[in-house]
Order: sequence, then C-alpha cells, then structure tokens
Amino acid sequence: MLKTIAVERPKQRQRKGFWSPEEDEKLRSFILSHGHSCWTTVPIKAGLQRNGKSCRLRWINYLRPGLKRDMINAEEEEIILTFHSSLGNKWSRIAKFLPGRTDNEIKNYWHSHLKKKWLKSQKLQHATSISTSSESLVACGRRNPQTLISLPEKTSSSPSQESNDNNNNYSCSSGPEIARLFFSEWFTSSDPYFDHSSNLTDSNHIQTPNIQGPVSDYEESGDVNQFYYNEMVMMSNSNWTLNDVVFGSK
DNA sequence: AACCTGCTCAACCGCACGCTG
DNA sequence: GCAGCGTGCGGTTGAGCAGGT
Repeated sequence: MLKTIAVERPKQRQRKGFWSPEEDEKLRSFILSHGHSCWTTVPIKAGLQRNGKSCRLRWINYLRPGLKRDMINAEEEEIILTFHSSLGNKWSRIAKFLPGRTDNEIKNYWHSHLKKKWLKSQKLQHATSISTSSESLVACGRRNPQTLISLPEKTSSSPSQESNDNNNNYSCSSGPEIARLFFSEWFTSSDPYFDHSSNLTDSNHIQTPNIQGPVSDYEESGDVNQFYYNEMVMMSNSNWTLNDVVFGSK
C-alpha cells in the first residue's frame, strides 16, 4: 500500500500571542522585499517562529501600508451601519468600502460600539411612530442608515435575526427618486463600485425587480451596479408606506 | 488599597472554499 | 471525484486597562 510521504517542515516551536517590534520588523521587511505569494513559507523565509496564518493576520491588520490608525470617525461609522444593514456580518466586504480599515477593526468596532447602539435604535423604532418627508428620510438614511434600507440576510447571524424582525421585508423609501437620491448621493465619483455614466433606467441592467442575493453576489459577478439597480427598481415598484419603510414590516 | 466589572482590541480558532495534482 | 493544501472569513477568546464600589 502506497503511503504519501508528507514533506516534513522543520518543527520549531511556534510562538503565539502578541507580536514583538522585532517580529514586526522582520515580517515587514521580508514582505516589502519579497512579497507574500505563499503565506505558509513566509514565516520560514522571514525567520519567524510563527505560522503563516498569524503572519498574514499581522500583515493585513497592522503592518500593511495605508492603514489608518486613528479612531473610526462618524462618517465611517455611518458607512459601517449602512452596509451592515444590508450585508450583515460580512466584515471583509464592509471593509472594502472603508479604505485603510480592516475587517477585524470593523468587527471589533461593531461589537464594542455599534451593536448596542443599533439594537437600541431598533427598539426605539418599534416603539415610536414617526412621520417625515421623503427628503428628510434620505437625510435620515444618511445619518441613521438602518432606517432606510433593510435587506434580508442569508447568514444566521444577521441583524434582522438579532432583532427578530424585518424578515423578508425590503424596506424602502417612498419612490424611485428617493432611491436615486440615496444611491447617487452615497456613491460619489470616487467610489470604485459606482458608475455614474450608467443610467439607472437603461437597458444595461436586467429589468427584474428581484433581489436575488446580497451585494456580495453581484460583486462576484462584477456587476454591483446591478444590485443597486435592483434595489432601486424594487423601491420604485413598491407601494409601501413610510411606516413600512421605517419599521421594516407591514 | 483591593476587588469587581465592563470594555477594548489583538490574536487565535475552526470552518468553508478554491485550486491543484 | 477525491485528497491535500493554502487562503480568507467570521466567531470567539483573553490580556490589559479603566472606572466604579
């Protein structure tokens, strides 16, 4: 019987826990000069007694150039809330919208700052009835994004399940102009995922008012605009009242 | 001062997925 | 189709710290 002979890597006791400045420097200088095509070999080649995963995490979260080290500001907080309301706990995808921030950072920030705030606001929304104009709702969406759009989430840890509501309810503001305003306001010309040259009602997008999956599916297929277009069409076709929008259910 | 409690955040763990042979 | 491997992601842990009693 043939037996596969595993390639024995030199068994060194692998360090765990916090990284020392020396380890950081070794990893940084190695990656800057050699890259990281294979993380499993990085620690060996860099002379680190760590595993590849640990090196990768350290690089992505702390050593990678371009990372912001300051506190998450109000604008970024808003973005997190907005995308969390539609993507759920897809931290890496949310992080894509926040240059210089890592998924780990966002995840931590959510659990330490935003989760309570979010749950509190959800309770508040159910306890209060409000009336507002379309314009103010757009502004509200920008300031309190969870009130604007709520998409069903596939994952078990979705916020909709946390709050036991919003099941299969696509909340929207009161018409296409709101959707248009929201998305055009949200995605500026500098946003990599938004193409201002595309007309939201043109034939470049499939004219079906169905959201077939989270934005991630559209990212994978390379047409994120289709996702937002679908959202807009659903908003346009809906006859939900403002209360439905705000409370996320009929 | 000592203890308790809650919070923050860096890091680890386990799982899923994609690629390759 | 399957196994092995590497990578990425989300959940969880635990050390350190601050504030309260």
